[in-house]
Parts: sequence; structure tokens; C-alpha cells
Amino acid sequence: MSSRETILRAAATLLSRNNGATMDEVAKAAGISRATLHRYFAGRKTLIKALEELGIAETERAFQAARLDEGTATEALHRVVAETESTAPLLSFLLSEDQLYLEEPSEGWQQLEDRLAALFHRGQADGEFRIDMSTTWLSDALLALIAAAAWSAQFGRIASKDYRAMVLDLFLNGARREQP
Amino acid sequence: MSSRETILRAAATLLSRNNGATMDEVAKAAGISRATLHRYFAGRKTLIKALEELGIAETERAFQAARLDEGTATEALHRVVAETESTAPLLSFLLSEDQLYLEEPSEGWQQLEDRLAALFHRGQADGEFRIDMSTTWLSDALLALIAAAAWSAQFGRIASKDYRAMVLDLFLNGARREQP
Amino acid sequence: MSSRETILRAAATLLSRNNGATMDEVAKAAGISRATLHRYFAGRKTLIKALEELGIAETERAFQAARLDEGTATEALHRVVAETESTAPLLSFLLSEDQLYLEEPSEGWQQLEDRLAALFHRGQADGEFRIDMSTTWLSDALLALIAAAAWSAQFGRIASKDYRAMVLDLFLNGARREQP
Amino acid sequence: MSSRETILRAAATLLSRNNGATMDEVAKAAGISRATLHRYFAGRKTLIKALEELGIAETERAFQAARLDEGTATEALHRVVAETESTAPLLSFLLSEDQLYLEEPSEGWQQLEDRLAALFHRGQADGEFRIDMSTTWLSDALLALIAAAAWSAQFGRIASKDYRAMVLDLFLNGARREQP
DNA sequence: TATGAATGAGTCTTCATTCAT
DNA sequence: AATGAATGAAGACTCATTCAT
Repeated sequence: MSSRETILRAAATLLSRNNGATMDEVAKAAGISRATLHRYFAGRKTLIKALEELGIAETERAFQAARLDEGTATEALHRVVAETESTAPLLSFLLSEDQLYLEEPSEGWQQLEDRLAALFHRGQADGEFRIDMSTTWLSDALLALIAAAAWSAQFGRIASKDYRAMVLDLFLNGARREQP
Repeated sequence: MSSRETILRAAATLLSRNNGATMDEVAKAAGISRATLHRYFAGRKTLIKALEELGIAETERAFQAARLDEGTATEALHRVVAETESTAPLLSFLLSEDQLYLEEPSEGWQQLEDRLAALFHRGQADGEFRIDMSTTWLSDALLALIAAAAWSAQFGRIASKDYRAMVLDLFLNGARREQP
Repeated sequence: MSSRETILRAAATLLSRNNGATMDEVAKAAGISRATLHRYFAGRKTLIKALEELGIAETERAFQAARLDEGTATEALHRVVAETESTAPLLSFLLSEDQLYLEEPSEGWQQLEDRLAALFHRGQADGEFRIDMSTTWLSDALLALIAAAAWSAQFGRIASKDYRAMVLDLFLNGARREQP
Repeated sequence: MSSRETILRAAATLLSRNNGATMDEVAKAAGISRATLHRYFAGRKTLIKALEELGIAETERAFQAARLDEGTATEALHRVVAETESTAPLLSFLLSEDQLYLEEPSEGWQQLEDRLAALFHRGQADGEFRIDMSTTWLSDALLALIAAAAWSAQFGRIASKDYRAMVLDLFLNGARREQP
């Protein structure tokens, strides 16, 4: 893994935990000096942007691995949640940074959103997902639950091993006890 | 309404929209000078703390108005979502600020969490809510959906009038189409 | 005693103790509001100036009471130290404020210095005081000892009742044991 | 000399002259930017504290060089005044800042006071110094004269070359002409 | 007259960022 | 390539001071 990659990962890890971390803290976490950090990423904005791109790339890879078009939409969604688990903390950070949505969302992210929306659309068409909610809201809500679960796991409020079930089961079936 | 209250509301509104707003911007939004803002809230930390207390108080009021113990747990939950709607943006901000949870959560917030957990517990006991999810996770998830919906409404991703339905219906029933 | 006088005394007492006291603290010490303090003394500079004038007036009165021209210079000096005792803390403050000397010393203070120097000059002419020190230095040194003793008494390093003896005896005879 | 040392000296020089100097002025006097000044000394308090430590260290060195225990106490005192001359302005500043005495005097300073008092004690035991004044007052008075002389020299009220004689001779013998 | 409320001005402090080695 | 040192820019904060009742 390249130096750049190593540094980026360290930054992602730290900032996911503490979204207000200073450039100095990031540098220290990466084991390099502030100046060197700046050599790799010219400025904080650039670093955040790089993290955004990393998040997008990882999510893209996750979507790829999840084979969104194979099997039922529900099955694909299971794979999506499983594959994005490792990226979830980073997504949580990017969300809190308003980096992903607000103003003009990056093309890459927009595309990912579209693919997710398309999955929901397919599920709606196939009678798997409810049709009284927009695919936009379904996407937002899923992401919110993913971020919440990542956060809850990070602080020990839920067990890491339950992560997938918590997200998926709540998202798909809700909190209500299913009637027989 | 006291000056302090007015200023606090203005700060809440602005910071909910832009969590990185400067003290100067907050002052301007409240129609006062920076110095006056400092007279009411000594320092940024103090202001955030006051906002936390406001958020807790409002949520407390909302819970009160929602009569958590009356009717079925599901009915009570409907009222909770309805009553917290106006406070949701502030809660969303406080969440992003790690002010509510992390480290030692304030006593007031802890108590609110407990009341919500108690509601879920009642619902579980009465066979309304699923029992394979901890009340902690149900609380976290609900809050995440509330914050997400407030955020989505703020940026026009969902219609404000749909707010309650989006939160409640997804949280209670999930995204899956109910089978006949 | 007029209000103005009362306030001024309170300010003198407080500032003698804590030369960095804020206008707010001064007002509080005088039992009035900041705004009222400003009505009596337009601005901090004005207040300090007034304190300087008070110090000068008091010292003038003390010199008057000491009858500088009567008896031997040594006797007169005894009276000077005795009479200035109550003003000493204020003088100590004004000294620390560089208000008395630096830049252009006020006419009033200059005149007091001159009178003191004249006393030393008389003593030198009469063979009472040493002639190998300028009257300027003798004045400065006396004032320094007065301020030091006032300060030492304030913080309990010397007994108040010893004040006069400490100043006078050291100033006149020095620390050396007189040889028989 | 280290950068820190250089900056500290510049600060000492400036603040001795103008005890109200701003951090910006201090930085300018040291030929660096405000930010750099803060890098070396985090905050004004820290700077003053460092100056106190410098003053103590220099005085310690002076006492060392003065060999307090050699020869008669009077001879040692001569050396003390000579050796502390260069530090006198700094001491004068620290005194005006209440940094040295008030509240809880720093351990280092307390120790220096004790050593000076011990010297006076030795002098008293040997019949050199008068015994009707406490060693505390003798110390305070000497320091006051040192500060006064430094101040007087700074503003040209006495000649720099006379500094030592003015302090020592007045302190030891007083202002009175010695009788034959 | 007295004062609570408001503020302008200026200082302190902390960042991200750049420079020189 | 890496970094310790330096800094500009910008925000936080604290005064003395004024305003309106």
C-alpha cells in the first residue's frame, strides 16, 4: 500500500471517530509531520475531498461485490449491507461533514445513490419493497441506519457481530412485531 | 420570550442548518453584536451546552405532550414522532456535535433515553414490538431516522408534510412490502 | 463626603491592592454600576488621573501638616513619613502605574518632588544628610521604601505599627549596625 | 543561545520598560510573528511565568556568583548588588506584576528570599547588621531599592555607573551624614 | 440620577498553511 | 522526501464605553 494510501486510511479512521480532529492530530495519527501531510494532501479541503473519493471508491467496490442486479432486490440488499460494513464509519463521517450531499453532490456519489435507488426501484417493481416511499427516502434512511449502526457499534452500544442484522432487519421489517 | 431565549432559538436555527457557523454569524442571525452574544453565553462551548439543554428540555416537553404511558406503545410512538418534529433539526445538530451521546451523556439526556427505552420495553411486553432488538438499538435507530428525516426535509429531499409518516412507517413496518 | 469622593476612595483602596482591577470590579467595590462609575469618571484614564490628583492632594496635605520648613530637616522628615502613612498604598499604586513619573510628570507631582528635594537640600546644607547622593535619588529612594513598607504591611510581612520606624530608620541610618 | 532564550530576553527587555506591552509588541520586539510567539509560549500567562523563572534563574546565578557565604556579610552584600545589576530591571517588572510575591510565591523565589535572609542573619550574628529589623524587611527593602535604582537608571534619573553605590551605600549606611 | 443592556475596538489564540533546511 | 520552524488569516474573547429606559 502506498504512503498516500496509508495516510488516508489513518485519517479516515481518526476522523470517523472524531470529526473535529485537527490537521496536527491527523498527521500524528498517521505517524508523520504536519508538513508531510500537506505534501500528500494540499490543505484540509483536499484531504476531505480525498476521503470522500475514498469513501465513494470503497462503496463502489462494495456495490460491485454485492452484485446489485443478481437475485432478488432483497437478496442484493443483504449483500450491500454486508459489503459496506467496513466502510460504514467513513460514510458516517462524510455524512456528518455534509460532504456527500449538500450543495453539489459529487458525480461519483450521485451515481452511487442512483444505483441504490435503482435497486429499490427494482424491488418496488417486483413487489418486494413498499411503493409508498420514494427511492430517495429509502436510500437516505438506509444510509442513516448504516451510519447509526456503525456509530453504535463503535461505542459499544450494539455488538459488532449484530451490525448487519440490526441494519437489515430493522430497515426491511421495521420494529413492529409481525403478526402471525 | 426572554432575550436569552430568543437568541438561543436563533442560534439553534442557524446551527441546525450550518453546524460550523461562526460566533459572529450566530450573533448576526440573532440580530445582536458578538459582544452581546458573549454576554449571554460565555464562549462557544457554553452556547453549545445551552443548546443541548434546550434540546433536552424541548424533547422532555415533547415526551410529556406525547403521554408515553397512555394507550398502546404504538400509539404513543406516533405521538412522540409528531411532538418531536419541531425539535428534530436541533437534535440532528446536537447529534452531529457529539454533544448528546459521547463521553458522559448528560443526565437529562440519559433520562430521556431511558424513557424512550421504557416505551419500547412496554411495547415489547405487550407484543407490539419485536423482542429480538435491544431497546437501546431501537432508540438509536429511531433517533437516527428522526435526524435523517429532519435533514432530508430541510434540503427538500422529502416533503415536510410527509415527515411523520416517513419516520414512523419506516421505523414500524420497514421497507418491505407487507405480504397479504 | 461627596459620592464622587466615596467612589474615588473605594477605587484607591481596590487598585492599591490589585493594580489590574477591571472597571467592573472597581464599580462593584464602590457599590455602584459600571455605568454610574462612568458617569463620575469618564473612562479609565480619567479615573486614574483622578486618583493621581487625589494622591497628590493627599501628599500635599501631608507635606503641609509635616511643616517641612520647621525644625531640623531630620525632624521634618520624621513628620513626612508619619503624615504620608495613610496615603502610602495609593502612592504605591500610582508608582506601579508609571502615572507619577514617566513621560511628563504632572505639575503637581513635580512640585511635591521639588519640595522634598528642597528638604533634602536643606538637610545637606545643615550637615544632616550625606552630600554624595543627589536629592533626586534620595527622593526616589524614600518613595521606594515608603511604597515597599506600605506593601509589606498590607501583606503582613511587617507589623503596621512598625511602618514608620522601618521606613525612617532604614532610610536615615541604613542596615549597618552603628559602630560605637 | 536558543530561539526560546532569545525571545524570552527580548520579552524581558520590552516588558521591563513597558509592563503593559501587548503580545503583538512583544513578538515584534523579538522579531517574530505573534503566532510564533505563541508557539514558544502558549498564552500571556505562560510567558510571564517563563519570565518569572528566568528572573529566578538569573538571580540564582547572581547569588551563586556572589558567594554569599564567603567573607563578611557586608562584602557578600556588595557582590550581591553587583551581580544582580543586570537582572534588576526584570525583577522590577516581576515585582510590579505581583508575580513574585503575592498569593503563593514560587518555590524558587521563596528559596532565594531565604538565602538573602540567611545572609542578613549571618550579618546580624556577626554584629555587622542591625538586629532591630527583621531579615524579611531587610530583604524587602533591599529589593525595593534595587528595583528603584534600576528604574531610576532606566529613565536617567541616576547615572548607570552609580547604580551599585546608590543602592549599597543608602541601604547600608542610610541618608544621614555619619557623625565624626 | 442610576442602571441594565448593548456594543466597538482591540487583544488573545488557534488553526491551516508555507518556508528553509 | 521529510520536517522543524515560521507565519497569515480568522475566529474567540474581553475590555472600556455608550445607549435607552
